[in-house]
Amino acid sequence: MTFSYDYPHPAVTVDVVALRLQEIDLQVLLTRRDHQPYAGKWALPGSFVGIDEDLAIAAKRALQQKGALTGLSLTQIAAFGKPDRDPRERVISIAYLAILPPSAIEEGIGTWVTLGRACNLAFDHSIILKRAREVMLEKLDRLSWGLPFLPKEFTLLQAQSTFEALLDRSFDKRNFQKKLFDSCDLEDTGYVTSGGSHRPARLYRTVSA
Amino acid sequence: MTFSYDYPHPAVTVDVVALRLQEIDLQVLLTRRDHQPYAGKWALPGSFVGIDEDLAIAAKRALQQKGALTGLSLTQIAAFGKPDRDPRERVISIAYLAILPPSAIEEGIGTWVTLGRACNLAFDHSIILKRAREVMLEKLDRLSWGLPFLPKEFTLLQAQSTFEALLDRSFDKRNFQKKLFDSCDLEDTGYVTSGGSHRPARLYRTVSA
DNA sequence: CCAAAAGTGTTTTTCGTACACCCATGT
DNA sequence: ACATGGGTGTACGAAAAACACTTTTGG
Repeated sequence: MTFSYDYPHPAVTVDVVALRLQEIDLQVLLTRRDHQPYAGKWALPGSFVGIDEDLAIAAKRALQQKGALTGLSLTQIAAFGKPDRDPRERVISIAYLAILPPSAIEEGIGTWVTLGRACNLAFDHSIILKRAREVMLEKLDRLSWGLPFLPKEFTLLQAQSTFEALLDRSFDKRNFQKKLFDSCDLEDTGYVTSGGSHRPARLYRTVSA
Repeated sequence: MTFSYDYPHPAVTVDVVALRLQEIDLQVLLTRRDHQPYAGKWALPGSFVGIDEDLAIAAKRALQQKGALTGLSLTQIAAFGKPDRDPRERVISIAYLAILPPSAIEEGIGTWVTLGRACNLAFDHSIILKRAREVMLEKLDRLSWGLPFLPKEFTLLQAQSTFEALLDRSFDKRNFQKKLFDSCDLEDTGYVTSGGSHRPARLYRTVSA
């Protein structure tokens, strides 16, 4: 079956920069390409956009091909459309940035790779990735935007370590907590950590709103 | 002649939110639709993306169909892709924000309309326009981003009035000048205004870099 | 009782905002 | 000489950054 048009149509894809933070290691989800072009190279997970499919839904699907994701943070980054970015046909790609908690996608559609080691990607994916980092750094000015990197319940120190890793700088503990509570609207779960050989810490969760 | 594909392809367009400031009047360039759908309604200037055409080039072309534009500021806003945004076929649109100096496009592809009066537009263009305003307001935090609204040579008071109109607030003259010079890197042309019945003002230009 | 992380206010510095007067030109 | 916009520095207040000690638990 074929689909015909009066004038040429580009293909449209979504590509997703999925990030998570393992300890202090910021990782991006990559897949290895099986076929030409760029066979064997690493690439961002992506998918063609269904003819009746919303862009954000397509982005979720690109991550979801194995297993469901709940409540993930998805932000559109930009459209990439250089005429020669795919050697097969004209492809315009809408890039999304997805933030996942540390537990997400233990295995499935791809491999988590430390961000610094993700280079020499297929297509223009290195450019997309670079842009995603810039967008992330801009958005992180508002701490609340970074909360999806955290697990459902977390301590204040976990939160601080998370943002320190993301922004590659250190914070003063008290100033950080002030700023966090001012901008993020958290909720005390009533529970505390256990197991460490030291004083337990309160566990917080983000208010679903 | 027809173009055939193994699977359905959406159409891809660019839509441009072109803004200029006339005195204190922020205006957007609109065209009136001749044909269905939305015949008679106002719409953003736009165009289908040529199969080998870069997105930004297509955006320029959408403004340029009558006469050339030099050195215009063009920023990608976002991709809009709701499946039903065009009743004819699936159309994904990449929206751009263009900033023009007061002199640009005196006549041609469309009509300049005061931003506040631009409502009830065709397609989802009202949403695109709203988003463009948000993006503009965010970007204007950095004053340098607003310089394209100014003519090639301008006085400090012209600059101040421009930003006051854009941000709908007033500035203190001395604080504004400090901030402007700190963030914008301007150059004294050596010329001054003439004709007014008062002291002439120095003319500045932006450093091309 | 010691080690290790949790928790909690005050001071200092920095940045943004408010403010007032004299100057140069054209009429 | 006067009316009109052009040009310039300082003082105050709010917000961010720096800073140190006491508390709780497990070993």
